[in-house]
Amino acid sequence: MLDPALLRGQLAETAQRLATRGYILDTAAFQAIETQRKQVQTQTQEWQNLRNTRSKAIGASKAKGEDTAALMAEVAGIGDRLKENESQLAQIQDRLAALAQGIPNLPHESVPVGSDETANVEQHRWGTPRVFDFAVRDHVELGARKGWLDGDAGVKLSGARFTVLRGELARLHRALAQFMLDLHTGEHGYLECNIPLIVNADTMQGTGQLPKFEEDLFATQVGDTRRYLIPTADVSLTNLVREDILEATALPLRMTAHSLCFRAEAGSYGRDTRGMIRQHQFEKVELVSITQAVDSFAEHEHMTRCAEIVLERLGLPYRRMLLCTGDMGFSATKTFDLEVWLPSQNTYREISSCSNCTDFQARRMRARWRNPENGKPELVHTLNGSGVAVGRALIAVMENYQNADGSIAVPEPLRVYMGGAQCIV
RNA sequence: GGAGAGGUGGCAGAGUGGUCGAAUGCGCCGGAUUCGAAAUCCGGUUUACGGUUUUACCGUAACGUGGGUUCGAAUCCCACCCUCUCCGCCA
Repeated sequence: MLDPALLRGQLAETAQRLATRGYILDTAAFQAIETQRKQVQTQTQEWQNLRNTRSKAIGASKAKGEDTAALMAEVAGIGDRLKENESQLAQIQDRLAALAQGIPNLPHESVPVGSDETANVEQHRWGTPRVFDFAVRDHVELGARKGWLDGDAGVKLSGARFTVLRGELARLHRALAQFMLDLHTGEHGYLECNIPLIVNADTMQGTGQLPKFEEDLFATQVGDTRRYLIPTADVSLTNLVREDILEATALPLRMTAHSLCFRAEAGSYGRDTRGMIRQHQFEKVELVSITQAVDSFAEHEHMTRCAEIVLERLGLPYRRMLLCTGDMGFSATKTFDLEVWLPSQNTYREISSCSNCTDFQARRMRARWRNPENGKPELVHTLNGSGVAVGRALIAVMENYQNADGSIAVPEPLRVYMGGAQCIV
């Protein structure tokens, strides 16, 4: 949620900034309902005040044994008018909340304006794509050779966008997750967490998946209770601080988790249908930081570096992209994507996305920290980033480290998790 | 699945219709005392929202949630949610 003060005090300017990311705010409608809110709320509170003071007077009068009939007559009818005002106010505030919940975060001033990914700006590149002296295979071919990667089995068990991994490739997949988790906990100072994959609606609302993006989620229903499968561990990790007031010494709070992620991928029919680029179920090592407001942009850079180091240690060429206004997620004010080189596609493909959500999620979650300077609670800033997507990292390793015979060299940092193997054949 | 207990401030824990946003204790912050500390004493210590003359003041709301009764609800009534304990089952 945006700061309501922005919508009240700087409506036109705020609407203009939202327009750069393709969100059109109906300012006239908002202004009208806001004016009504102010009037009804003020009036409601006046009625409440009157009722409270009169009721207290009745109590005091009765205590003295006086006749209260006159006072009672005075308050007659207040209750009905008050009730009417209160329900009217509740309606207005529901409408305002629904409106506010649907508004995305404001883009940071450093974010380039654009409508889609073609306007994203490359920041830098690392590594040199390998030159092959044989015809490169893509991860599907490489995986099929030994039954390592089996899309048909995934379809049989579940449907499209599910796959089965077997043997040494399954182990390599596991090794990648282990390596990333050990790197972030051991060298980057993130606290390892193991989190629920199934969460309630409040949690989904806290990070912005609900109410707007329900169709992207898998859900469970037990009795009357509806819960949701997380699309990213960011949901569980960030909501850990929901409704909390953190001590200043607890910040920055850096957490990481290796988890399964579930996405319905509604609206991406026909995209990336080959192989395991885009799955309903995949694994990711997620990074989350909770910071003070003044620290969040520095933390954003730090977090992105932590993700880049994963790729550098694995020897995978990548580039960092600064997303334009139109390509960012709902909650983000600024996002860096890391794109890894895929030889079979002769291009860079997204493998990580690191976003600063400023106080947007924190306001929804009422996640605050206490500023010792004035003792007042202030909203935290929340950041999340993939560090990195495990399935896509597996694809990148397969394709970049393939040999002419279809075997795959194991990047040095993973060998310790592979029983010392230098190559899987 | 069966049986029971319980949800009040940072924590513990009072409060069963009337200045109760809430006793008391602990914790925490400030001060006094002290060479310093402990102990002791004094004062302070929730959050959100709204308004205004905006480092301040005033108002409103919140005792699990939502309804109801009432001039007035932490307290009475109804429904729901959650947590805990024991038994059963289970990784």
